[in-house]
Amino acid sequence: MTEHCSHSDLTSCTQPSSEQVAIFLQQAADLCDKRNLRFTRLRKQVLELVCRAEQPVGAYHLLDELKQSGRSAAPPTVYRALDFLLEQGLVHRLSTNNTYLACAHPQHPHGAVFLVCSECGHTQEVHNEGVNDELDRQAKQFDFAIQHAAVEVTGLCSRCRGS
Amino acid sequence: MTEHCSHSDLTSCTQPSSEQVAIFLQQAADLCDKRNLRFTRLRKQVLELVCRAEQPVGAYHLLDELKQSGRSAAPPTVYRALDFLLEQGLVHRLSTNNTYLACAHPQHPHGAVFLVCSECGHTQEVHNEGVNDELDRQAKQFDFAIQHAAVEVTGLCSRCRGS
DNA sequence: CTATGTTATGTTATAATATAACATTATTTG
DNA sequence: CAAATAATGTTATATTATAACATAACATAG
Repeated sequence: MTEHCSHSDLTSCTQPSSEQVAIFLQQAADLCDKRNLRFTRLRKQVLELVCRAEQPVGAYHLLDELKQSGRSAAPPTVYRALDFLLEQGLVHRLSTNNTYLACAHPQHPHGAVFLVCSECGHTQEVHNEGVNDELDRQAKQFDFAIQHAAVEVTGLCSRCRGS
Repeated sequence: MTEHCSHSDLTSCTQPSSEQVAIFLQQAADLCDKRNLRFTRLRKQVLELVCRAEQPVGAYHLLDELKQSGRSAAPPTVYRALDFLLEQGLVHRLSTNNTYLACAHPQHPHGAVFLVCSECGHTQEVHNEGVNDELDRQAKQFDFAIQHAAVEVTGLCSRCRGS
């Protein structure tokens, strides 16, 4: 999870403080309430782990953390929670490296661009209307009904380029 | 593999005939020659299987086909061949469904957009400069050096929407 | 042309990611 | 409370991919 800030392109730019995580979890709870869905202890716990992670995390990493927290957990435990969170737009899945990260803007559905550093794993969620518009146009041309657009850009982040 | 045709946006639009596959394999051989790389029997065989596939295929599907062809083969057999073909830009990997398909334009490196039908698996490779430009711009803004952009759009193709 | 190094392939085992199937528990609702 | 539904627990297994080491094929210098 990352904080929304006011660049010319919307983006996430900081690691979340404890307080920010708490706010995000509250927003998630409200959202589930509004949709008449259960924001269970497990789902909250998984979302919190994803939020607190400095970088996108793998499902088995989350599984380890769940186990360490004392909870009984197996792969389906974490995958089911992640599936729920994905459906609700609270987390994203990066298919290029099979990791999960909290969504920067859970309020409204959107197409996001991810800049994934191949060196350090740091990942920026960016919102780019230009890309979305272009994909919409392209899809229209092929009479293709978009369900989901995965735009995952791998490369070197600023920090890793420097060093 | 799919044929290049002259839409306003470059795209692949047909399933390849035997002849087209032969031409593609010859181009691949030439390209390897030029680069002083070995276009071995295995690599050629894997590329041909990928080309002939109606749709993007999984590695283990290719493995089965290799075995059926009488060749001794294990997972590394096919993954190594695929890695080579990926490096040479002769095939693409779709990370959203872990499949491989022949590149429509192996001549020059490029960023491609894939329209992947979630119903029938049919996949269009499309080239969209607008998307590339926008991603380049976005990367620049973050001082991010792009290595690879995976743009995979899942949805319903024209045929599947209709029915 | 053969010795030597290098590249490619064969082979076995295993890692990493994800789901199926069924049992149990918790929650909602009639 | 009873029945229905939704969520979680649990065991097993499917799917995708790589590690590690042995052998074979090819390239090239002598």
